[in-house]
Amino acid sequence: MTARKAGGTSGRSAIGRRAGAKSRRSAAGRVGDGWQAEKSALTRQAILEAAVRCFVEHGYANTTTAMIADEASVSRGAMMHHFPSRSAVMNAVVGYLHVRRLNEYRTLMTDIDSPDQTLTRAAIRLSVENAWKYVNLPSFIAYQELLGAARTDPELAEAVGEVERDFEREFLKTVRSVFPHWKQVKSLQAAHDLVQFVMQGMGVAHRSSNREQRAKRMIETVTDHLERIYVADTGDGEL
Amino acid sequence: MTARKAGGTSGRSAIGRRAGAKSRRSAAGRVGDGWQAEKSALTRQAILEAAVRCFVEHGYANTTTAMIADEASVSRGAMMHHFPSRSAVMNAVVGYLHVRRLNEYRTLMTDIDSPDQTLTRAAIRLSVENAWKYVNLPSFIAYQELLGAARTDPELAEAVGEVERDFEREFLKTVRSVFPHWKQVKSLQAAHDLVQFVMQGMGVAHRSSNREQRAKRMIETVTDHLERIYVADTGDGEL
DNA sequence: GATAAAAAAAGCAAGCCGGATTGTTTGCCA
DNA sequence: TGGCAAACAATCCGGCTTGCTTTTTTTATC
Repeated sequence: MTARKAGGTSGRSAIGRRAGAKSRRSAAGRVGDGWQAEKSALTRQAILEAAVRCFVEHGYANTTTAMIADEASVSRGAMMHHFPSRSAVMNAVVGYLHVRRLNEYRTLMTDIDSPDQTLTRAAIRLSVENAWKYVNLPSFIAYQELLGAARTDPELAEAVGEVERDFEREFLKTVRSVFPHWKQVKSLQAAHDLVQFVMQGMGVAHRSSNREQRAKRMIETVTDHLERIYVADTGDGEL
Repeated sequence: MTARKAGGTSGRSAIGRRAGAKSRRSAAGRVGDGWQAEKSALTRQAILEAAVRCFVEHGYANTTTAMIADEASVSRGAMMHHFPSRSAVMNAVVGYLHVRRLNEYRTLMTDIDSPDQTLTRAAIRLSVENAWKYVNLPSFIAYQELLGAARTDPELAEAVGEVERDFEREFLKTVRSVFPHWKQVKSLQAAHDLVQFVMQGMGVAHRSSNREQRAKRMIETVTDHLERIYVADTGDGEL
């Protein structure tokens, strides 16, 4: 356990990066490639995706390294080669989910976009509906698992905390690009928060009765509210 | 393994028990006051409360039976005596938290009550603020742990599902008793759902930045919305 | 019918065992 | 040497068993 100190920061950056370095530089010259390590990247990706599936199906706590390896169709040894410990995998999943979630949210939101036209109620509703879709995505569910675990796991909390700020920033940026007409950033933030929290709340309420029906009503309610805020915000009645 | 059968039942009962037979009859003969069953109930209670504390501090998944026993200051054996298995404890905690949560919510809500007067914005805001307090209570946090685990644990899901219906019903009943002026049950339900989901969403967003500040804003936003719904619902402007 | 002895049961403590899971080590292959 | 496979060692946790103490119930006797 006892924190390993020496060489931590520079230890692995120094590994004979360039020794055999002849190999396939073919695929452009990013840091990680050049050798046969692009297969390695593939394996990493497979492991991370497998981990996400495991989180969704079995939950964070019940997900064992063997389970992930099996789901990813790699040997446990191979996995331990890429990620020296379970927590290493988990921390990597945080980063993986971060970009995946961001992308999925953007996709969902730009779908409804009509940036250079006027903001319609239909567009607002669509954004709310898509926010609901969003919290039902595997990536969101998996992230909730991580978030829940992070509450009582300092290491995970650190990893999550690091991306969380960036996440919120990017989230808001996306929203602003989708609703360029919404000038008042303050009220847009509030609106965004409202949508996020409502959806997150419904998302984690797995066991509530009439889930879909209530979600429908709530989407309508929130849409109403957003419309009202927007109208009040832009100063007049038409939209 | 192979279950040992013979002698199990009577084997230890024969040990010379009462040699000195002095015993304490001192405490007034029979069942009247000392009833050990009530101590048993006390122990059960202590175990359940300890489990809740463990959930809050370490999370559901990291809570071991030994941990609970230690927190409750009973031996692991004693605990196994009251609850034959870990899952037995967990299921019992579901029931315990059910009534505890209900009581705490009622306490919080009846605090703001002014049933025979007209509904004020201040009262609405207070109810929203208290809903926020509510989701920051240990009982709520512990329940979230249970709920999260229940997503991928069929047995727990069953236990949770059983109380969930009753919970929602009682919840709504409480709200209706606090806001008797709110006649339209439909819109009251929608309002209640909104508050619940927003608060739950904020509650589980442990890692969000500016948590308290955003909560404050959100309380204001939700209060606005409720006020508007209420006014629209009662048909006219004054409240 | 009261009462003391005996039996049974309940509360409780501690140890052991099997299974699961993690991280390590060893070895193979390109 | 990096990617990988598989066996291994160590740990942890849950449940079972054993055994002791105290309380309650039953029984036998006066």
